[in-house]
Amino acid sequence: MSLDYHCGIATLIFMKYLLSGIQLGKIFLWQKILQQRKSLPIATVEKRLLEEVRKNDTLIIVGETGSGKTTQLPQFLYNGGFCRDGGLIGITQPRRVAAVTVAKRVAEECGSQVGQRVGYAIRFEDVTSNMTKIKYMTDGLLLREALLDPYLSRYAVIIIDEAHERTVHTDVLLGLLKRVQKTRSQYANKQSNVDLMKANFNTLIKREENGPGVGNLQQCQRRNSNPLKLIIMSASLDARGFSEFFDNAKAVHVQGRQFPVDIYYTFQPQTDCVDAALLTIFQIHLEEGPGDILVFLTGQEEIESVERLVRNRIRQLPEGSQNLSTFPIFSSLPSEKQLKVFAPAPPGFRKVILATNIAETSVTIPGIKYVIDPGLVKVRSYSSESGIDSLITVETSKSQAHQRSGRAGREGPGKCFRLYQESLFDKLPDSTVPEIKRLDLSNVILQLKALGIDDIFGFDFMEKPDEKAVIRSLETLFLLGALTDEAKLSNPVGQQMARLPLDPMDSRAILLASQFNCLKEMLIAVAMLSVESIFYAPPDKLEQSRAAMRCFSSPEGDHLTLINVYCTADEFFEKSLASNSKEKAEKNLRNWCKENFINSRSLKHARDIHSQILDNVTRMGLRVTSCGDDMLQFRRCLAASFFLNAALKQPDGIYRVYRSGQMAQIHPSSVLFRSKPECIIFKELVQTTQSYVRNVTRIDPLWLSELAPQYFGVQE
DNA sequence: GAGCACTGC
Repeated sequence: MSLDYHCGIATLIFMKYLLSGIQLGKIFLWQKILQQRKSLPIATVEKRLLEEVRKNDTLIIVGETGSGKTTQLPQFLYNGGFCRDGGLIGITQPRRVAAVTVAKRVAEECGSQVGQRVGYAIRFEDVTSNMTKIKYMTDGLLLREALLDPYLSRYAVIIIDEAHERTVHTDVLLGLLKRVQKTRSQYANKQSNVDLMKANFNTLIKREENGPGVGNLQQCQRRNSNPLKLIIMSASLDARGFSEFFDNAKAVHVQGRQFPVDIYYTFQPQTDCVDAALLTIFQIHLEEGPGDILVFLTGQEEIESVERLVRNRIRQLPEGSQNLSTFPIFSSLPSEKQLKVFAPAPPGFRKVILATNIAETSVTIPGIKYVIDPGLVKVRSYSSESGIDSLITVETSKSQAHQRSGRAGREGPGKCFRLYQESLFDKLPDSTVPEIKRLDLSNVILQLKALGIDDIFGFDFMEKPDEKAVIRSLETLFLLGALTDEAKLSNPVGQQMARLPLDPMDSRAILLASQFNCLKEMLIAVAMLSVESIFYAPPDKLEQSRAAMRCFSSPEGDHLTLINVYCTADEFFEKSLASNSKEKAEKNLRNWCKENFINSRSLKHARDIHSQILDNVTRMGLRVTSCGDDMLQFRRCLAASFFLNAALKQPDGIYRVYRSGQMAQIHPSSVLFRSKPECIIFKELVQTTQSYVRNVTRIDPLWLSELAPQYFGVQE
């Protein structure tokens, strides 16, 4: 019952946590921060970095974990006078939590409140003011900002952090910023020649006449005729791609501050990862010194089965060795259960954390000394031909393996056990395929069109998306009425759709709903469909959670079921609010969620989205009316908007999707799983063990040709 | 009979 490992040649060194959570006096804290700032690797190269930024309009910075680039560079630039002309320093992050925590940390280092000199902006939360000079934000939010201000004229410097993660937002931003930078430096060069500049603006204004942001051009002219400084920060060792994309931009390396992590590989290939992980957990527990274990697994199911197996095996251990406890963490786990992984283990106990790749970047768990990495990950990929989103288990990339092992060395030297052979590691791809290559691009293209970029194929992507995927997305947008015959953004439908922070079909449904007199219902449905997993079924309470779900379920389908959940929750909240403070009412709502097996984090998210979209549609001047009990209207509206996602039951009970001919089953989580109506519309088509349609509602097939003649009229 | 991870003026 033991696995043999040999120590790999690679020794990784990782970041030291400098600031512990201990409460300290303010003055003492200050000194400590100053000391830390000086001790960060990046501090020694401050002068050189500033010089490089002055000399180069675009700079690539490669910095490993712990280099301090994210927190320090913006401060260097601020102190170096890069905001002097009133411009902002913007730093994008792929994740909300990162934007918030880093901004708070930097504000503290600057000795000010967050929202003053240093602020952050994420969806639903803008903690900036007119004093703000350093602004942390999500990459998606900066992209949204570009819709209002196409030249991003408020920014003197834009830093794209974690660019190696290659989120779809980062990739679009890279192309966009390259363009913006060129345009802005043209203005800057011609600034001496006022006439030329005026002429230039006139043509530009003409070109953008129908697009957004006309008013901002004057702003750009007034304040920001100086060029845009662009800094791309990446943790991957390969800066070449970024450098080449930005016309051979200069790249500089900044060292990280790190603890060594020894890497071990197996001698034999492992066929059963769960089993190998299990053996390794106990091998570490029985033979290695103290320290918690982090195991990377592919999904909830695997986590729950490993958890069960570990618990069974603990009982077989001699009494003195049973001091091992397991903690699962994955994104759909309710927050209160997620939080448990952060609590220290009971005295004398060793924690085993069973995690998905949520623990790779999103969540940092203290106390980890051992990492077990089976080398597998579930990834989403989209087939433009079938319109299927599949979730498949694949081998990790080298950089992902690197990232995982790094989790063992944050507080001291650690060990990482890779459950595969070293020869296999060498064969892994260097990095993960960028999202832009494996997602449905309809939304991205809608955004680009709204930015006035009509030639999608000519757009300068760092990595070109698949041509077929672009064509299919253009077709989708056209059929939804967002694009004209010339593939230009239509007015008002396309313009309004682009303004909504939703999937194009959801946006279409919102716009149509005001005509079907069911906007109130559609706002709720779309908000609920925008969040993951409203229902939560703990493995030990499956029956109770099913019974709870039945209380809300509607025979018409999941959309109405979700509306029932939202309205019941909202009613409960309003009642509770009548006799309680807001905090107390929110707490009561969380308890209500728990009793009803609803994920309160997801519901909160849906409520936030609901109020944001409500705000949006109100400003667009749409009338928010309700269809009352006449849910027929609502379902007709769904048919009119989701007609591209309509499917018809075949004699064998399997559904055939009209658009692609793809066959699929109703997902077992749907309330229509058993009843199987003749004709349905669905929110998404996913391939896991089988092809499934998720979030399904029953419609009348005759509605399709009536309500979507542009698509069904010709075919039928 | 089943749900990697993020994100959105």
